[in-house]
This record gives sequence, C-alpha cells and structure tokens, in this order.
Amino acid sequence: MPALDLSTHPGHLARRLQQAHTLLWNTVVSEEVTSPQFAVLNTLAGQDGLDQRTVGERVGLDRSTIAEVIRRLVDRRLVDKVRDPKDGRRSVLRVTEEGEQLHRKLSGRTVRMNQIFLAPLGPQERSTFLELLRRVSDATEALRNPGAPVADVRGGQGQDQAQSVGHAAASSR
Amino acid sequence: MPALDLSTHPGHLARRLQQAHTLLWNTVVSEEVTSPQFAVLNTLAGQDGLDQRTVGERVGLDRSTIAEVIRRLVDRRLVDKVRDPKDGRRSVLRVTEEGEQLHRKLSGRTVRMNQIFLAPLGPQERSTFLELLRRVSDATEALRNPGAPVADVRGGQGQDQAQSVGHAAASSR
DNA sequence: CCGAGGTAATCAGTACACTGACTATCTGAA
DNA sequence: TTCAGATAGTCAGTGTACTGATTACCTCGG
Repeated sequence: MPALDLSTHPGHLARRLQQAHTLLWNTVVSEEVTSPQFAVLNTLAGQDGLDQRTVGERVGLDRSTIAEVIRRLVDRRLVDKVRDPKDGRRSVLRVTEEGEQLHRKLSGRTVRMNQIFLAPLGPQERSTFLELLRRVSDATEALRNPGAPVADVRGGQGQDQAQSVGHAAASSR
Repeated sequence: MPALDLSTHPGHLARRLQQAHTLLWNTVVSEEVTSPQFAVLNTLAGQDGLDQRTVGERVGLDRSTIAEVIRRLVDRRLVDKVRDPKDGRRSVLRVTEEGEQLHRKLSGRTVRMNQIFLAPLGPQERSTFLELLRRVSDATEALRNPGAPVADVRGGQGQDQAQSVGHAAASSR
C-alpha cells in the first residue's frame, strides 16, 4: 500500500490552514487574546446579555469549550458573568468597559490580518475562497443537527465566478 | 463599534472547517485513530526509519506535538520507536505490522471521506478549493522560516478556472 | 582531548475542542 | 402539586498545538 499524498486531502489542508492562521494571529493581532476569545468578545459586543450556550452556538463552540474560553475572559476582566435571577441555570454575560476597548483595538487589526492572510490570492479568488469555505463547513455542520435551518448556503456576496453549481452527488461510492 | 461579521473572516472559517472535518473523520474513518495520527502512519508507511523531527516536519507538527502523537501510536503498538545506535539523540521510527494493516484499512476510508467532505462542491470547485487552501497555507508557512524552498506553489493539478493570478499586493492597509 | 555550539527529544505550562457523566434548575403535564 | 423530562453549566478525561526551558548527545575547532 503506497502512502497517500496528503496535500490533496482537504482535511489535512484544513488543519494546516488553521495552524497558519493561528501563527499569523499571534504576530499580527494579539498574543494576549486568541481568535476564539475575540470571537466571543465580538459576539457580546454586538449583543449583551446572552448566555454561554447561545454565545457558543454563534461562534461554533460546544458547551465545554465555551465554558473554558469564557472563564479566561472573566479572569481577565474582559467579560462579566452573573447568574440570571429569572433562571438559575443560566449565566448572563456582558462585556466590561475594558473588554470593549480591547475589542475596538483588535477589530482594526483583524481586518488587516485578513488582508495579509488572503494576500496570496487575487480579488476574485478571495471571495471564491470564502464562499467555498462556508459551503463546505455549513454542509458538514448540517449533518450534526439535521433539522436546523441552514440559512441560505448561497449567501450574500455572490459576484464570483465559481458558479458551476448543481451536481455533487455525495454518493459514498 | 459594531460587531464584525465573522463569516467573512477566513480565520474563523478555517477553524469551523477543521471542526467539521474532525466531526466527519470520527464518523466516517475512525474513532480510534485521529487524522494527525493517520498522517504520521501514512508518512511512515511511505518511508520507514525516519526520526520524529522529520516526520513532524512532513505532516506539519512541531517537536512537542509530534512527540505526543507518536507516544500514543507507540502505546498502541502501531509504531516502533528505537534509539538510533549511530546517533543517540535520534529515535528511529518504524510502522509495525499492525500499524500497516490499519493504515491499509483506513486509506480507503479517507478517500471516501474526502468525497463526502467535498460533496457540496462541483468538480471544478473541488480542485479550486484544494489549490486555494494550499496557496494560503503555504504562503503563511513561508513566513515562519523565510529561507525554505516553497516547492512550487502552483503545483501539480492546475486544470481549474481560478486562474486570475498575478496581483495580491499584501499591503497592510 | 576538550569544550563550544548545534541538534533531537523531553518537560512544563497554556489553550482550544470534543465526549460522556453529573448537578442544579426550570417547565409542563398528570 | 409533584415529578418526569428538558435545559444550562460543570467536571473528568482525551487529544491536538504551541512556546520556552532543559537534557542528552553529537561535532568540530583548537
């Protein structure tokens, strides 16, 4: 059995892509706050008063992981966490003033980072890339909870050229 | 400061893509062996007698992580690890008979998994997707050790249509 | 032959990411 | 009203993935 060429395996490339992103994040955006932590901060900056589960759902983290991430944010006083008096199971989350400042500062840097990250691609390719990433991720995500609305896979910005859709046939052979 | 839309951030999508892949791997390929573990097995199946550092380099893992992964493979008797008598610093790695059998069994499944993973995309899009993943990962990887040969970014299979290359201008603003 | 510098591996510490088990709390139906 | 089921969160365990420090070993110049 000859060894497979992993450079044609999307899973392997996905892992490498994420490693590359983490590396870039640490140098360009922040060494203090990680990308998932920023995602949580960003979600709460948009809407205060959510509970862990909801935030986790929005940024794509399960209950255990989101608990860890939020614990760190609370430790660093970037997020406040108080028991919901209306429902003793839930914790209500809120960004602190400090957290909001940090979010503002890092928001600009993340935009710059995205440019650097996608620099090897042309303008057309960039939007294609994002769309393909979204389609593949969403499709697999849909397997997890097969009743949820997928919120229009062919979403917003569709001025790309990779329009040869209408095929696929998953057919596991 | 309004919240950013993370669905346009490649880093966020990269993380979600990897999560999706891990989920699929566990259901389609194996719950016993992870994708990085298979990558190591696959590398060793292609060429016996490498040391940790080299294997790590090929599959894209740093020395600490590759040590962990290999420890698990050795624990499960899928890989043998012996001190190099010629050079007491190195450990020479070799796939066991059992590891080779497992590699054979899983190789077929990974191919099938790739098809399922990329099912949402058309044939053209699939090769485009792989190429873009490779280009972005390789470019960032190149920042890490700026003297290494990048081994031809425009690699093998280039029959796709995302050919508007020749641009980019990273320009952090 | 000896020590300085380089290299392979390990170790400690941090941070996602997931599963499965468990606790506390809430809600609705009998 | 009471308790069965659902839900939010925690905890334990496993597995990447990284940095920085340390250890063991090799090599080569003097």
